[in-house]
Amino acid sequence: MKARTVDRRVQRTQQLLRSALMALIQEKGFESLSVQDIIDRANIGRATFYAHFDSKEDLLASGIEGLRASLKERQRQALAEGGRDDASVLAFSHELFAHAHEHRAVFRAMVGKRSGAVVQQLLQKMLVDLVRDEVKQMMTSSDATAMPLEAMAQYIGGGLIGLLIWWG
Amino acid sequence: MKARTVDRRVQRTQQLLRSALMALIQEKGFESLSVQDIIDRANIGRATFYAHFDSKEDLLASGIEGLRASLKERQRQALAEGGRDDASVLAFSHELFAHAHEHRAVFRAMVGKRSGAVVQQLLQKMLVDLVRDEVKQMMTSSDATAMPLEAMAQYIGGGLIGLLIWWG
DNA sequence: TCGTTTCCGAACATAATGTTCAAGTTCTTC
DNA sequence: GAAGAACTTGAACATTATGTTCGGAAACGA
Repeated sequence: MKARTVDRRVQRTQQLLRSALMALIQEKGFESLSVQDIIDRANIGRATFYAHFDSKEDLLASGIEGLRASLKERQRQALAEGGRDDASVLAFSHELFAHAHEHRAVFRAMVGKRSGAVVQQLLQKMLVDLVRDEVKQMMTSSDATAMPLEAMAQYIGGGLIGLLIWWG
Repeated sequence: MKARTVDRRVQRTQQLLRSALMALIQEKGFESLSVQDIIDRANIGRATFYAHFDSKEDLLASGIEGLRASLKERQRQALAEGGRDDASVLAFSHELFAHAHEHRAVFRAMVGKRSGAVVQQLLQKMLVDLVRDEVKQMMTSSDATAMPLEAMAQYIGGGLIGLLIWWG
């Protein structure tokens, strides 16, 4: 927490860019999309774009950050309640699927056949991080298995993202 | 099976392009690589490249096809032997990991941090197809579960690719 | 109101894309 | 080994995106 107040212009600019990105993703997918398209749609100067983001990937990541924070919070709650019943294992995944369903128009366009490579990678990294944290906490509390924590996180994270994309 | 003999020039051209691609991937990754780089390295005319492939992704896919055929054959063998012991379940995965290890220099460059999004997607699709075929055969032979075949294939395929990339 | 931050927009150099075509060459096959 | 088919070449071309620069204008916070 460093900047208490963010300049209103900065907020507007970034919000316009994110909105434009989402709209354009639905229209033509992510890969076949240029920075030029985004700034045209957002009606933002070229120089301004590069003052805020390095690339369209960077802009996309900033958009996904909101989702990540939300899932992380959900996970924190479930783990805090201490329950180890089925409902609290990977509790964030419920919200994840719900979120994908709610925004399924843009979600499908994002990870759809042609365009989704970069998006998928971003999402997968996010999920693996979440799973790792969770598995770590579950294991230290009692279990001891031969399987490396990281391998488990990678496998489960990869499986989740595969499932999500197929299902979405 | 249609063309028994492929023109020697075609073979040479495609081989040169594939070799150039592999070499360049190791040097600068896949994404930050242009068709221009490839044809310069391969010393092949620009028009010739586009006569064979639509894009660098297309060229890459043609390279991966060899691996796919090999894994498929391995799977066919294991299933034909009819055994349902541990060693024959997902038998192709052993070869998959071996292959990744053998060519780990190029493999790492392919799926490494920055560059691997497109490659990952291609590999994952290939794996899911393999897993689906196998699960289908295993299920019809006796089991009946509530879980949809496709969901299983997607989950396992995604998990495998996650594991592979982390491990490789 | 005043000083600071941000935005603009236009210009610029560089580079890649994908297509076309006539001319040359290498293959295959008979 | 000759004829004809198939392939490769190089150059040109129009189009488009990239990322950076700058001074001046505008919006902001306090």
